[in-house]
Amino acid sequence: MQTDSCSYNCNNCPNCRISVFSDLKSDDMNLLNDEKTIIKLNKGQILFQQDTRPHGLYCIKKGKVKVFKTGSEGKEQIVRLANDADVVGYRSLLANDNYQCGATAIEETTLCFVPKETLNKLLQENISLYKKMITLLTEDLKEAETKISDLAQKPVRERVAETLLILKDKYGFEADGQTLNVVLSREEIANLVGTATESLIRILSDFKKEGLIELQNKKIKLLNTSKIFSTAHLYD
Amino acid sequence: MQTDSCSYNCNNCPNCRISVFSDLKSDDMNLLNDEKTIIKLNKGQILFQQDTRPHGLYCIKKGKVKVFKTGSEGKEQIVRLANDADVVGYRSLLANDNYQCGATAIEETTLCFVPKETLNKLLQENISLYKKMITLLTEDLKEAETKISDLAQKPVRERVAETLLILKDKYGFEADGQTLNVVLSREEIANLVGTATESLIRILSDFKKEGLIELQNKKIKLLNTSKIFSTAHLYD
DNA sequence: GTTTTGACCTGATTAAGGTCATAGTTTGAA
DNA sequence: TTCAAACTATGACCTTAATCAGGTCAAAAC
Repeated sequence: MQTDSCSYNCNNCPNCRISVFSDLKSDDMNLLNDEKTIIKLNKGQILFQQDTRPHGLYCIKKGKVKVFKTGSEGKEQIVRLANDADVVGYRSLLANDNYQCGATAIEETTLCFVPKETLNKLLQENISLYKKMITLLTEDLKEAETKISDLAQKPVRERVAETLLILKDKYGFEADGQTLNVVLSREEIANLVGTATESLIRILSDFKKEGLIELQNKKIKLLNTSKIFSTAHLYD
Repeated sequence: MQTDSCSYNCNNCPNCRISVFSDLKSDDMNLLNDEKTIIKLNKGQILFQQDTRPHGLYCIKKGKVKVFKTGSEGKEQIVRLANDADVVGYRSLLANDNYQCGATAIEETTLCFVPKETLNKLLQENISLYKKMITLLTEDLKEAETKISDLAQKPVRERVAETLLILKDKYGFEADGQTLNVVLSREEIANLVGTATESLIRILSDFKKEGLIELQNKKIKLLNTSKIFSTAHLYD
């Protein structure tokens, strides 16, 4: 984990305009800028590990991160994905808990580490920051509850379709307007869906036969989004 | 839904000493007391329905409530249970969303309705109330993420054992120190576990044969908590 | 007091999806 | 450029748990 003190200025960071820190006034922005640290992760590098103690939160400048719980048999369940301008590791920090999940970069990622003390200083002065945190939490909780009900009620095929749409919403398409702009292994997608890798592969190849998607190594092209949508049975 | 303006005073309410409103100063407590409404629900009565608009939050004075999502085929997935002093319906309110879940009393329940406007007034003056809300949200999110990983990775049998322990933690025992102090139908327990009613019944009767529990109509007695715990594989 | 209703339980069957084994591909490091 | 390691894919098999059907029981309604 390379750390590199302050080669970037938060005041110029486009993410800070939209992230949880968007409403900070100039003084506070400078504080944030002074006390943050820049971290660079290569693909596969660990950001933080489950059951360890948080010392701050991470704001993604550029890159992609998976947040996952490791279960009994060492199998990972991905509970969230993060993209540019997303904040990770804040739940455990706010709760004063150990991390319930681990986090790993799924591609080369640059992020800012904001120490706990800095965040607390900022929170003291900014009720708007509390509101932003609450917004993050309510969004995550909503998604989590949807996921619970899907896992309990939907068959794997529907969950795979839904996952493809979630990936689309989270990371968007490449320039061609069809290829998902994220690279995950089959195992990782399976861990997101909550199924066995083989089952996921089978269903992806079904989708391919049915003309819903096209596969080129790890790249997935969505050919018929509306049909994928109806396969996911999102509004029954 | 009977409403009954102000037969109770928040200042004397033992729950307000431990609930999310515990840190309010006297003025604010009076405001809360003046603007709240008392609601009484019989077993099975609806507190709020999925996809409707929230107008406030509910603080349980005495009783038990289930919070659930209704899926495709009308099957309920219970996502949370609430007990005395718990607050329900606050996520959607804070997020300015429609309710993602419905809520229904599982026994006779008395609760206070706190209108949105009152809550907003209180929030403006009390940063500690923001902190309390954040605490609630982080707790719920933690539980939700655990549930996601359990649903994806654990077999039904383990989840049933775990659910019995969750019920114990949430509602405790009756005077005998063994009987779960909550009455749920088999279907409701199944909706909590995320399985079919028949599967739940079979596993309960397995547990009975194995001497883990005793069943007397809807009452469930935990005979061997530590063996139930190991059956749940909580720390593998 | 009988009927009805609804919840609980059990057995048989089946479908979904997990596991195992193996072969083919891709990838990246030497 | 090559080769090993890691990932992807597919077939065969097996386990789990869902579904279906039928039966018991107790309480409520008539």
